[in-house]
Amino acid sequence: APAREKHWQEAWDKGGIFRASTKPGQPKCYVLEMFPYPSGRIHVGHSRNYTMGDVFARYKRAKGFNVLHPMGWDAFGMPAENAAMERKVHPAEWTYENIATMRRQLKSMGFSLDWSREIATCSPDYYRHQQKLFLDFLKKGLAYRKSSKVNWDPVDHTVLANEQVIDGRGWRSGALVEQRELTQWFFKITAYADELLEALQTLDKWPEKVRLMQANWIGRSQGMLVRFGLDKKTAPEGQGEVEVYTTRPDTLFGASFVALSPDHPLAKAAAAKNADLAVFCDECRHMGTSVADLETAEKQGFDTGIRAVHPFDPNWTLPVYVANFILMDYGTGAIFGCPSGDQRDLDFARKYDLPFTPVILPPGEDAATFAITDRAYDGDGTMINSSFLNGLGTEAAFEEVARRLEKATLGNKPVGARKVNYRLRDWGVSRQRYWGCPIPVIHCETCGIVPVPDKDLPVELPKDATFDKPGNPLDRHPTWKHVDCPSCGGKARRETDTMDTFVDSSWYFVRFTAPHAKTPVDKEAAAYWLAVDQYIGGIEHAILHLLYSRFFTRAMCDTGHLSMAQNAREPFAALFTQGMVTHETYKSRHGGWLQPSQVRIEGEGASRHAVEIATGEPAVIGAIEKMSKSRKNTVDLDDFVSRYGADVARWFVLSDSPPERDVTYTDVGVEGARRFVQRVWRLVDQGAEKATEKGATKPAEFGAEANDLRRAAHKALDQVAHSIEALRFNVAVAQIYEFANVLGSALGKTGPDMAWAQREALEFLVHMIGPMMPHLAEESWARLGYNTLLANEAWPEADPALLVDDTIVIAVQVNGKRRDEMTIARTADKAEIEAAALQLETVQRALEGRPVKKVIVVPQRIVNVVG
RNA sequence: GCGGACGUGGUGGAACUGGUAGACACACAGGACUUAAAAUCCUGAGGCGGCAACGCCGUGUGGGUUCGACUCCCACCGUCCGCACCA
Repeated sequence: APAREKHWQEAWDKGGIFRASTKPGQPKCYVLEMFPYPSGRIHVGHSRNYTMGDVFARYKRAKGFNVLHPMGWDAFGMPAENAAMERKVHPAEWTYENIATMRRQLKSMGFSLDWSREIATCSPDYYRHQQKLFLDFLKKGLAYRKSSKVNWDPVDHTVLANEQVIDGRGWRSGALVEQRELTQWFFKITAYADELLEALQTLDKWPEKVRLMQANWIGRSQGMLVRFGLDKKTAPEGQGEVEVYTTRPDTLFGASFVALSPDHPLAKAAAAKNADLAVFCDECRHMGTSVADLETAEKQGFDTGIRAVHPFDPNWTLPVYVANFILMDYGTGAIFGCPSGDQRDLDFARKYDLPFTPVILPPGEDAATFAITDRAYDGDGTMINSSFLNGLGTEAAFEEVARRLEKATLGNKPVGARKVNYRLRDWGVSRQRYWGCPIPVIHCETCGIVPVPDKDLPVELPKDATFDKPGNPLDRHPTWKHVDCPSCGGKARRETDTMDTFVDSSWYFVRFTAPHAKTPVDKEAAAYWLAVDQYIGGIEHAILHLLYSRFFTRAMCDTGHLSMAQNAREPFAALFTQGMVTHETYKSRHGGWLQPSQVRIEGEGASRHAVEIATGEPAVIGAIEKMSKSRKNTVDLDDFVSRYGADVARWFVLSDSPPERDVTYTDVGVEGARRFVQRVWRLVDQGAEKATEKGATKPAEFGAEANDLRRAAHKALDQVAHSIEALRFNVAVAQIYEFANVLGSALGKTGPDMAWAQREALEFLVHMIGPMMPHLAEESWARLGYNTLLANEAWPEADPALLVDDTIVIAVQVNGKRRDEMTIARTADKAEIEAAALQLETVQRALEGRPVKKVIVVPQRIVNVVG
């Protein structure tokens, strides 16, 4: 009944009941689903995450919380620009049209959203504040410019993210991606590396998996910087030493070479005098960066002829190689190789005939016979062949080496220093694109980098950009970038890079707390609403978006935009990562993808097959995959809602599969949801006839049957509440089914006490389905005689006395095997239970005459007779 | 390679902190209603044996801890996910 659904949506809207405002004193609950990118249309797959958030938000409202449940649009991004190139439509037009469609679609689902807080990140009203944040970050040193290597697409003239490089080629142009040195803007996320890692421990309502992924991503490692002197006879002029980073200083006596990144200053100095080396370095730079390339690329090195002196033995020198597998931006861009303790070093040593002495004896191995052949040993053990370290354990050896290297000097400075290193790198935010937030700085020939003054914000995107050729439309715009320097008034040039769209989504949850504030943040509103109490989104954002948001929260605190306690600067108190909706895929016999609506399924089981409706030709049934446009296996929300209604869609995506796991869209599954929606309506409709009027006096006494119904109702109410609280929607669904079955049979019974119990049960049922099927719930509430909105009603209190039974059934085991069950008073003590169990004929029979050795009694649960 | 998760009937999945495995749903079978079908309602059902009462087996495989293990421990197999030349 989509028409009736519309009616209730308008009723909620008219009441403005989902509009949130600060209410000091009332407990608040900020519920947020990751906001969507306006890509076009919403399909059933998208709707699952919003449905879950809505169930939670509606439930919390009913439980008396002041709920904030906003929605907005992550509206900047490449698809809009691609559409502009392909279809000659302006990115803004394309984006706002999509937003209009998707907003209408979301509204058709009846979500309890506060639309008065809607934001779109592509609106100057939003990004002007983001520019202000950028400038404050800049002032604080949290934003800076540096030259770094990036993936450069020579055809599209743009930087590509690592994910956009497929097998070494640009995903759009197919051109071989180059590593290019470019000056880019960065956010100093590494300044918070330690805090971001440490605070993960406080996020106990986050999935363990996500915390682990972030910890790995930050990648803290404890090691040492060690300086190797260079043999003067072999070193290039002016080069006296090389510093390496190692996490295993204990293996220093197993060193057999030093390796440098092709971009290391020493490598460059050496290459300046060695043409062959220069060629080698150049080849390394053009090596592909894809997974496949890295796996197949052989470890290659080039002997520079330089010799490095071992820190513990002036007479021991090591060859210095340039190697293709050393990364310039981790550690110092130089390593010492210990082949016996590192597989990669071993492969390298074998290839170039370098020695590999074992220095760590694994536990249980004999020093006389232990040898390294083709497998390195990187575990712990006892030091061997290591001079003063011999006999020490791995950890003790680390400490001993650290102690000595910190004391030893080379050129008046310590040879070694302990150093914590992070895998995390600063966040490069420059993008050579049009459809993003302009970076608000001006480059002046005389003054250098000049921030745009606050009064000139926002720096707006020019509307008349052209999209007919690749490259940055802002850069080639005839006038936009030419400005006067705000500082000296001379000729200057605007920054034409825009910000990575992940910046937009790193603080939108803050903006939602005061979306119309004149400043980026209304501190009071933020203090009241933050942190987000329940955040819901896909696991694909486990690292980037969630880590960036955690960084932003801290950076905004340190620039005075937010005030949060130092030990609780976290944006999302609880995180839930929901599973996707999947669907079978179909291909025509000619290879193209087919939409579900283009095929007809015939037969069952082994003979199940698909036919392309248009041609009558057989179609191929493919794998079940996440709903996506590219595979055409989506089900459009409009089609679904007009056919079944929003409640069926909501009930379906919540049913059966646990919310964190994928759910497969099937017609039979949808049919099941539709049937239940109708069944609930029948129950309420028929029940309303039999049950007492609303507000009737409660009978003084209830008969056994009425009492059973009441117990079932109160228990279900309690259980469903707990299940929703824990986001276990599939369990809540099952509990509602179970209760509907009980209520269904109870409706056949009569009596004044029964009629009252029936009304209570019906009302409880309506409350239970309220968060999940809100339209049907309102319709039912009205059918039960109320002219109020259920959405404004409080969740009923379950009577604790009705949640426990007087008598319970407990299982009886003999030697751990279940032999019988017995009904006994709930309050029965151990002795009573034991006595009752021993009297059971089944127990005696199972004992087969053996004496009873012992009886284990867990009251209210089980009794186990051991004989 | 490193890290992690998961494995339960024909299917999706329940089972609280170690205490009746298979709730609930789907599919299936039988029945009621109907001229008939659909819809709806009722009943049945893990496997094997037995008319039945009942017995045996059973949560990927093999071991272990325990009065008792889907749950805890060890090893293995399989599936999925994340990271990946990080020194």
